[in-house]
Amino acid sequence: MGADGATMDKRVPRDFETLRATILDRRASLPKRIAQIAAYALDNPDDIAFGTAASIAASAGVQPSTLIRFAQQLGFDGFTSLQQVFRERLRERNSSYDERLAALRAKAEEGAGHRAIFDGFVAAASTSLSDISRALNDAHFEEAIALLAKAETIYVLAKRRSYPVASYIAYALGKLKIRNQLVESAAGLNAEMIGFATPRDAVIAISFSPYAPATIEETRAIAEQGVPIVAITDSSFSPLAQFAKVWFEVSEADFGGFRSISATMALAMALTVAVGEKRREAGRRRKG
Amino acid sequence: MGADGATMDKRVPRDFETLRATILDRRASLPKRIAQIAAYALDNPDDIAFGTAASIAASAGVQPSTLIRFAQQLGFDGFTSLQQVFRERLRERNSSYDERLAALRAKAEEGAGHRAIFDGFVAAASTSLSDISRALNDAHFEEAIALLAKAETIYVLAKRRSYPVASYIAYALGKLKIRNQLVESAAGLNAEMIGFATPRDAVIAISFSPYAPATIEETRAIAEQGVPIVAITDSSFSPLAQFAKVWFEVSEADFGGFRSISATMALAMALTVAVGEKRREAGRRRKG
DNA sequence: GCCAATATGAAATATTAATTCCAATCTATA
DNA sequence: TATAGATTGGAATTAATATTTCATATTGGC
Repeated sequence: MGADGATMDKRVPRDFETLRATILDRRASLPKRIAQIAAYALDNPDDIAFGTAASIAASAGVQPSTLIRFAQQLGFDGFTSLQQVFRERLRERNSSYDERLAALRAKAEEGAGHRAIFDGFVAAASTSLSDISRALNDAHFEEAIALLAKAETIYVLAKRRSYPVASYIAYALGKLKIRNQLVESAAGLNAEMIGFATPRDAVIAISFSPYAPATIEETRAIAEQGVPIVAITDSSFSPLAQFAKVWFEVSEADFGGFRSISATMALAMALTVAVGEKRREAGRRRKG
Repeated sequence: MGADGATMDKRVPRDFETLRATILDRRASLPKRIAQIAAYALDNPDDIAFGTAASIAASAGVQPSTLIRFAQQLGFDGFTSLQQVFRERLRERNSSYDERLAALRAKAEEGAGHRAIFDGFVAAASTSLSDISRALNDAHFEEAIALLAKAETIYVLAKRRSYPVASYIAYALGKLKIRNQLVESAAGLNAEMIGFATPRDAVIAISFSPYAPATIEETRAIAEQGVPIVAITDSSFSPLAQFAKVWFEVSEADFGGFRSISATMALAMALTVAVGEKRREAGRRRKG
């Protein structure tokens, strides 16, 4: 009868999230030791993935047989099959984001519902973040920070898709009490605004293909006044690159025709906070 | 003497990167089959981590004994210890983001340079994304999409830290040709702008603690006119929640006092594109 | 407080997987 | 081309690991 119970039960969880949900669901009704190993499993999924039944049981403070009973109670036929789920989780997490993205795109296209769209954007953001994490050049980063830290006023320049990043930078600089000017004017006074910039100031310019003409034009103008420029853009052929003292190439994954801006955001936040940091250091050095 | 070779050799690689370097270094001098398994190992590290000696050997097209010889040639005493390195790699890659974040914070604080700040923001963004991916409620998501898809005009309402998200939503809605109004006015005409909204419209309101008073006030006002509201906020106690037909709780990790906005961005983009999608579907249905 | 059902511990057993060994086959060199 | 040395394949052996079993303990219902 016990055996029947296992086979009659709704089918076993095939992926980690389902498994997790199942465990949390039954948590209250599990016997003490089984509950103990259940808690351990959710807290230390990596241990389950790699350990042996004996080692896991020891870490969790139960007998190996309990571990097997736990697996069976969930509908698996033994510890080994339970372990597969924990291993699969690591594989998937680790599987190239590109593959995942492709899968999600396919899913979204065949009309798998709106959740797929959401998953797609999350995946695109994750991909972009891991890309930039690999690609960021430390030397360039330091150079940009140094350049911005000694500026009297930091001008922030971006339109359209990049504008949210600019507005965030302006917000963060403001919170850090760093003088800055977001170049946007409902009254059409951008040119005049730029006219005030001097070589003692600095610019953060952000633009991605297709480059907003206004951003290019304003960057050119401000560069001609001798104001040093830090650019965030998407290729070395970008028109921004030619004007910039330092530039960053950020490649953002796209989904549904909309590119992520997570990597750009992360870079922008890091730049901003690092500049604040560097200024504090410089301040301490002058005083102390 | 062969045994001596193993013990006399420079100590065995303990981490994956060292191992990888060692393999690439010796690649040229390895015998054919050993080279074959070496290439396989670098190409399919996950398989090495999870497979058995027999299964890996089969996939790589060699004998299990060759696999063991490969391990021994690298200084390991057998396949098992080689495998540990491949497993460790997965564990580390996968180690809880929270732990990584804590480590990065400590690093940044002890002045480990600006790269640590950047890494911190990337980690914060990744954490937030994986959190929201787990936490998003499909039903709420669908509800919000339905609500926004049938709106005549979508009003977008957010200030300060959340403003970049609002400006991105407005940009994306514009590109999708969905009528929208970003509630911001240099001329201080927000109240009047809101006054035009009707129950046939809808609102996306975004605010996080400390909630910008203007956002709350405007949301209240527009709610009183019977306009349905979708809120993105950070807790069920948020003042936005009480006005909203649907609300999303998004928890963003912070670093250096600045919270990520990646999760909010991803949600916002998904909402926007899904609304566009839904409208297209509805359009087709009416026509077809 | 007793009984039946359930849960647990510990050791025995069965299974699976790693390792070793040896014969066969290559490879380089004289 | 003959030969020593290295390399490889495949089966035999050994080690490890999962699972089962059974005796004992615990729990919940009456």
